[in-house]
Amino acid sequence: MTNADETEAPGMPVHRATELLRDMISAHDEFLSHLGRELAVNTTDLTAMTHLISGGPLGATELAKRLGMSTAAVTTVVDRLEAVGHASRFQNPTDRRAVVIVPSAASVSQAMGLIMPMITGIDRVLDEFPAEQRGVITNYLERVVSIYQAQVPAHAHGAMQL
Amino acid sequence: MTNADETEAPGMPVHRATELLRDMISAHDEFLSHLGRELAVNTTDLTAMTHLISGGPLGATELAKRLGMSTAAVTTVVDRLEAVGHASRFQNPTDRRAVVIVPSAASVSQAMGLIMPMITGIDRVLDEFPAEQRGVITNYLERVVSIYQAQVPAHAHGAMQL
DNA sequence: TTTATTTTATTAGATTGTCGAACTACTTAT
DNA sequence: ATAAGTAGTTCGACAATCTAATAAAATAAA
Repeated sequence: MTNADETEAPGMPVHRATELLRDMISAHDEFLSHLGRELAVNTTDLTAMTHLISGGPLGATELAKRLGMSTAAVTTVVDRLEAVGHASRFQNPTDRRAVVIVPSAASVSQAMGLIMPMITGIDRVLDEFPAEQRGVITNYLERVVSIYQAQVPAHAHGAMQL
Repeated sequence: MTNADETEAPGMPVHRATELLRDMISAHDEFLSHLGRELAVNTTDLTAMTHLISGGPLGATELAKRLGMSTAAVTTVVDRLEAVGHASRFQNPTDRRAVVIVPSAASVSQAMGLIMPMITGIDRVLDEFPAEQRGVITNYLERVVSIYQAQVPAHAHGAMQL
């Protein structure tokens, strides 16, 4: 919009750290795809599982909201998860229309077994740095996130959570 | 009806910077989805455009390789991009079987107009830090990327590039 | 309380995006 | 010159999503 001719692709010279941010994002994507492969589920179903794992048992409508899709689609998501034993439907005791979707213990621990080493590994990196350097890192990330948020018009759905 | 605040990630307390990494990734996902909305293309087609923009005009087979999909699927990707004027097919002068897919100038500058402010904005954050702090940040990200790469069995496709 | 409205989840039918296999046109190797 | 390989398309099938139309239950209104 604003700027005139820019024929230089995303590849104009940037700080090394900026490149690393891009590398990190693509490494993250590969991690998610690895996770999906391990659990034998597609992207959507993997995202559903992470919501079920971190958000506790959920109803179909709530899950639909979090996945940014219709409840009809969620019905099939849960069908698929049930089919491979990753989750089950239970009746909601306080609302007989509603369903409670519960991730299976085995699947939760399988997923956690893959996710936790990654998270703790990344978290421990910070322990390699003295406190005041950690502060610098935190400030930097804080600023980066705020830049992202400033550029994106703040609505819209559709992202992959971890 | 709507939940109170459920911002509990899988697991235990982590450094603030680790949380910010997660926030950044999800902000990035939203940015991509914003981009797709603006250019009126789906995720795959957006990814194709970024490859065409940053990788120069490509053949269908090469594009298929970069997108991690069949050449048959790429045929339809390019059909869609052509339909909305984001790209055109040309004949490869040195191989009469082959096609050269060229992104339209208007679409390139539209995309760049959205992408460049983000990239430069993020890159400029580093200018707010003195050189030795930039070094700390770079080291940190280097370590994080290496953790990611260590955890993922290093094959497989399927990620969104920017 | 009976009726009307809203909410929850499912099913049905249409659409989109992908795949693999078959095919055409061309290129490269023998 | 013939055989083999490569580039891209078309075709038929399938998976994942959507919207619209239910059915059943909860909630609000009368």
